[in-house]
Amino acid sequence: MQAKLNELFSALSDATRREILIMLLEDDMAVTDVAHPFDMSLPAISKHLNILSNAGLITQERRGRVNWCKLEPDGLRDASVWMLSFGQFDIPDIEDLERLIESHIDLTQTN
Amino acid sequence: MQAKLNELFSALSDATRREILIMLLEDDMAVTDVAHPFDMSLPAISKHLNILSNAGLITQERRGRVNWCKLEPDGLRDASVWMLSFGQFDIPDIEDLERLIESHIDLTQTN
DNA sequence: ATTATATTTAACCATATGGTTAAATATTGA
DNA sequence: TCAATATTTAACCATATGGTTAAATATAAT
Repeated sequence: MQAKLNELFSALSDATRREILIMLLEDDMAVTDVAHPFDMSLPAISKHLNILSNAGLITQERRGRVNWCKLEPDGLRDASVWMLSFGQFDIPDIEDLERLIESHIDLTQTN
Repeated sequence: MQAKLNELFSALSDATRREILIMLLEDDMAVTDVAHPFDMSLPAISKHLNILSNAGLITQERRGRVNWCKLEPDGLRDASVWMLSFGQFDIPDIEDLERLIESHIDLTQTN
């Protein structure tokens, strides 16, 4: 349990990995295409994808020479439950949420 | 924004720090008392508390020689909003939540 | 068969992280 | 004033993390 949460939060603690998750909200992607917007080598992205896989946040399915990456939104569940169990922070402002979702859309459009 | 989220998720990615947060759900605590249940030196705990402070998850207020640590539950808000903005994972099972809250109680009772 | 494409693996590097012990700094109590 | 208490700072260490380039592997296309 603790080890799982360590992996989850740790995976989420890197901005590149969070961006990858947001990109995968749109659609499944090949590794090369995931790498495209980043100023970083392919092996670096490959490592990030491994970390996301191990954390259960994505799955990868090889078809031919292409490894398709797919978001696994349920992977966020444990971390989400852990945070909710604090139950003391103010309910997130609905406008914050909307603003953030907007910003996700902006991101995927400008890249 | 990204830097803030990095700090937040990174702070949450360590089991010791998560336990500290849970302990502080009960009540404010002095650094020495926070350290007590852990098999770890005081300076190590002091560092963890600094990381939690910088992430905005706790605040510390010095009164005399005692530094009181206080949970800052709103500190979880940004991370929570980020996760909610995915909006695709199943709603956390209410029983999961209850089980986890139970386990928090167990933790604070057995230490 | 050969070449091009997609991806991973290996070896390496710099910096970050999480711990330690010893010493320094307040503050409180005798 | 002197000793005890609470905490931090400093210096250090081992391992983890996030990146690199070069080489290896597997599949697809010519």
